[in-house]
Amino acid sequence: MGDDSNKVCSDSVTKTISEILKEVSLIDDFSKKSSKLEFYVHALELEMTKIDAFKRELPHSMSLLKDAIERLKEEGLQWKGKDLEPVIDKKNWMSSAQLWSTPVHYGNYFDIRNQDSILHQKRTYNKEENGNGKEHIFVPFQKPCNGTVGEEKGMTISAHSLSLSISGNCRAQQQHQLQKKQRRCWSPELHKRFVSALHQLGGAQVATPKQIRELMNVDGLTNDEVKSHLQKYRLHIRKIPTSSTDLSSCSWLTQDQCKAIVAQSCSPQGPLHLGGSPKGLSATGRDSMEEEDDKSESHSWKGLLHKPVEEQQ
DNA sequence: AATCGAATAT
DNA sequence: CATATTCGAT
Repeated sequence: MGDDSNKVCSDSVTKTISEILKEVSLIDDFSKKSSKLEFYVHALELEMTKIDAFKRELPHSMSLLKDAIERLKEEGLQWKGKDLEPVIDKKNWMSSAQLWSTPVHYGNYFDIRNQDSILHQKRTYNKEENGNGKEHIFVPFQKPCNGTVGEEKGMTISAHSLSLSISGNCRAQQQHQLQKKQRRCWSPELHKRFVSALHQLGGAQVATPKQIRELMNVDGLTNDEVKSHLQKYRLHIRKIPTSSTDLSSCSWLTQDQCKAIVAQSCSPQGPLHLGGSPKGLSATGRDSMEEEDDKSESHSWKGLLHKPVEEQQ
């Protein structure tokens, strides 16, 4: 089972990680090798995205189902005297599931170096299929009634949230759609796309949330999320300009990485400035008023952290 | 009505 | 600090 379980099934690709690595290692051409890797990484990221969507929605869905069942049971008890079973029909519950199973969300955590240990799933990658990616019959729920619900990475599919929602039973609770949205984190991958899109649009100062979202093409991603992220991004950008006496702050991915991504996987042409830049020169490389200047690593740009050797060829 | 950006709130 | 939500302006 060992090797076979390590399969990656994306698009038309189905191989084990070792096969992929082997294949890539045989390529001499640098850019080809790079492209190939990009391709696989991208494919895998998409897989993660899909999987995560389910992972994320599952607790909520379970919660809702449990709640619904409870209600129906109670309702049923009132009519119990008759011949009917108070229990919900178990044959059809799945049919309704299809309604709200519309994939949403992203939030993949993906590390190329750990592929072998991470990937086990096989699935098929559909292009941007559904056109109904907006409707949630049931909108994401927050905590049912009690304190924090499992949410953080690590997919705490906590029986916690479940048992609490029923046993703790705050049934009278409304199913208002007004629930707060769950806090979702921007995975490095997502951020990468974000920055990439940003550049394609001409920079953080001119790109608009909607455009970015569309360019990113990540399903489940909302304008608001992008907007919020953009706001943060813009703020961080304006930091640590010249007087960077302290390097103990800021981060984000390096723009070099993003450029590479933009150039390779996304758009062959690249709406960027080509050879002749009409403008004279201005200080070092970038302007003070215009574009990017990012710093080091990503992910928890808290105080200081080392730089986990990233290799890009 | 849709969205943007800034200000707040969590 | 990061993300979500609200608010005012277009």
